[in-house]
Amino acid sequence: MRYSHKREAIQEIVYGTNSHPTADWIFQKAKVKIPNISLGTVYRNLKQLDDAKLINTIYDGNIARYDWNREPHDHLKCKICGDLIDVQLFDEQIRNTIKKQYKFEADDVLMTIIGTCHKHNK
Amino acid sequence: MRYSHKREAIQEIVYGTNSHPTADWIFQKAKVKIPNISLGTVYRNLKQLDDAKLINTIYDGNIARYDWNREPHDHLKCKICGDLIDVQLFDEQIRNTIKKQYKFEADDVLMTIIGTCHKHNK
DNA sequence: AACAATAATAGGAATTATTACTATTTATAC
DNA sequence: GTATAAATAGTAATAATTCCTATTATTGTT
Repeated sequence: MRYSHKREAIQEIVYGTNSHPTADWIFQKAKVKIPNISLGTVYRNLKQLDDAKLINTIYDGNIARYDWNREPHDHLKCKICGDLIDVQLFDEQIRNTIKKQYKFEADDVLMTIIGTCHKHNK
Repeated sequence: MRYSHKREAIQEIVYGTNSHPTADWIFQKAKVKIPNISLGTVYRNLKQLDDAKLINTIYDGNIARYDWNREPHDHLKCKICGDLIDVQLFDEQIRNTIKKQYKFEADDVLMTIIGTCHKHNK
């Protein structure tokens, strides 16, 4: 993968937020720095960064979001404010269980828990 | 929700498979029985069935699939054959943990584990 | 520093999944 | 049977994403 100014900028944008941004949000941010960047470039580079394991792609319903956090982790999604919160759950235990019980070799545990976050406790 | 012949047929199709079908797959099946059915009708009725808790909607990457199994359960997705296998994991334990650790009230645990299923063991 | 090879890009067209719109049809309560 | 409103077909519209092609930029080699 050859160096590119735009890929570097895209990576910096993803690394600079905890908001699990969408491709379009990243595109809007990128345009501020690089006015002539195109959405296709954003998608292509996000894919390359994902392939190179420099970022992670997660699916929120049916839209892709991007995450600098490459440690195995899960997400809590608040149905009220929409926030996506990083958490560490029992991925290792889950892997072991499904290996024993289902003879299934896990690469990746994708877990999102929908509910109500602490901000909305009554 | 008023009775409809087409909704009944759509529900029967979803109930008649373990393959977690897509809207388009359901549409193709439905056309055999009801040649003039339209894709919009399939989507509208799947949404109504989901709202009425008669089926579940799950997201596989960025496409929706439909599942007659309304018990809380998780999925193993085989990266080789694409199969989606129903499993019961630790949803209850997960709920309790995130409630204590993160004060997050969980409605729904969405878990998909990507990997290699038993059919491809060497 | 110029050159060649080819990866990366802009801009727009194409694709895919899904939702919205509207005139017509159908279920059902009276 | 008739009225009312939900359901539908057929199609247009939308949203997210991928694809295409002529041009531009990076980088290894003179």
